[in-house]
Amino acid sequence: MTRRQEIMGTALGLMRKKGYLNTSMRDIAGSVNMEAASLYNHIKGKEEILIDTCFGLAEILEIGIKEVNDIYFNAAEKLSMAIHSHIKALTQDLNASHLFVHEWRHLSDDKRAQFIERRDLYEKEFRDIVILGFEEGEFKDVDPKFATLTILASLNWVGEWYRPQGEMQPKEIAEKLTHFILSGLQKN
Amino acid sequence: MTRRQEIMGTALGLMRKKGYLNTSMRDIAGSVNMEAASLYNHIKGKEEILIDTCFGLAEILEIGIKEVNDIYFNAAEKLSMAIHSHIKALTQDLNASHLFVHEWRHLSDDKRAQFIERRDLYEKEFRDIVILGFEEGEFKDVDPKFATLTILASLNWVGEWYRPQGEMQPKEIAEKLTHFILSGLQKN
DNA sequence: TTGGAAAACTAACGAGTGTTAGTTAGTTTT
DNA sequence: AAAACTAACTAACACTCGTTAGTTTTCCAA
Repeated sequence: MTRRQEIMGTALGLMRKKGYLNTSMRDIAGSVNMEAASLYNHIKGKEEILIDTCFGLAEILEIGIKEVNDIYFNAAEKLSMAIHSHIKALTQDLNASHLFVHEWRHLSDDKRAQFIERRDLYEKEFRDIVILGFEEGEFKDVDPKFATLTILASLNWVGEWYRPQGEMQPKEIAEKLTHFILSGLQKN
Repeated sequence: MTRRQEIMGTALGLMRKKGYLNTSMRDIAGSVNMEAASLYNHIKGKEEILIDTCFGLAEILEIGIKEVNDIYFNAAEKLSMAIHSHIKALTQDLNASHLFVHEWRHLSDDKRAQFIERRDLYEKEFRDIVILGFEEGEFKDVDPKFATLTILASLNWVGEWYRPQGEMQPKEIAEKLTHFILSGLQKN
């Protein structure tokens, strides 16, 4: 592990615990036993941590949804696999996920605009699956935008309560979420 | 409207837009045309804004769920009304909701502990409805904790996309959420 | 008209912020 | 052996932060 990776990893841990704004360069430096100024031999600045993390995870999610669209053809299957891909990416690194879900707001204006654009595109991929399901006659005639936002809210919230040492593992979480989203709480 | 309410309202707006930590007392003061020090004639300090908002909304939600439990007896009805009550409270003041959902982390240690305790109690009220539904034979045999977290995630996320001037109003949102949560996306 | 509270002001404190400059010891490359 | 590179350091800059003390202005009830 390079020194840079060590810094990044430590920083992400601190930022998840205390928040991005509340984590100072001196905090990070202290956690890797160096002075704040020395961090600049490895990273350009504080925002680079946020940028690399947010856009890194964005790319992983984009690759995931593209794969799903390439391989599967019916909406229920696509949705299921998209959920699995999303949950896998988010639970892989909870610290990174926290920045991705909550702290992207603190990106500088232009980076934030880029991030929102990519997030909206990703959202659209999900929405298209919901629409496809309706066109197939498999899904109900719901408002696709509303349904997509509701689904993604459930997915993104997993990062708030998932614990790697807990009893529920990512695959099981994704399965339960898929089932819940497809068929709901009530018996027929 | 008292000066205090004006300050509170302005502060909440800024904090939603820029984040709690990123909103300074000087920002708030500037927005109500006074000096930062003058704010202290009306509020004890910055954290009071966060405390009053988080605990204020917590109380509204608690009253709501208690009312629902007093009036309704079957789980599907209880859940529906709890969702309506929750959405009504959250969409009433989006600025306050933002602090309640996202910024409570920045409460001081003891206040944060109190907040988490009340949030967990509220969560339990929802969970009990899910459990009741299973006992009635109306709901599926889902993991109640998982289901509750997923439901609340969907509800809390509404604050992120709801716009008062938009086409969907709180009551309609609550109805659609209820339907979605109860019966899911897929046709039978 | 006046006394006094309420609400504004100025000035400052002490701490913390991200970042840059300049330097140095140790290692690697030429 | 000389030069270049890496990664650490100390010191400092130029702010911003929440908050307090002390003072002045505003405004309303008596």
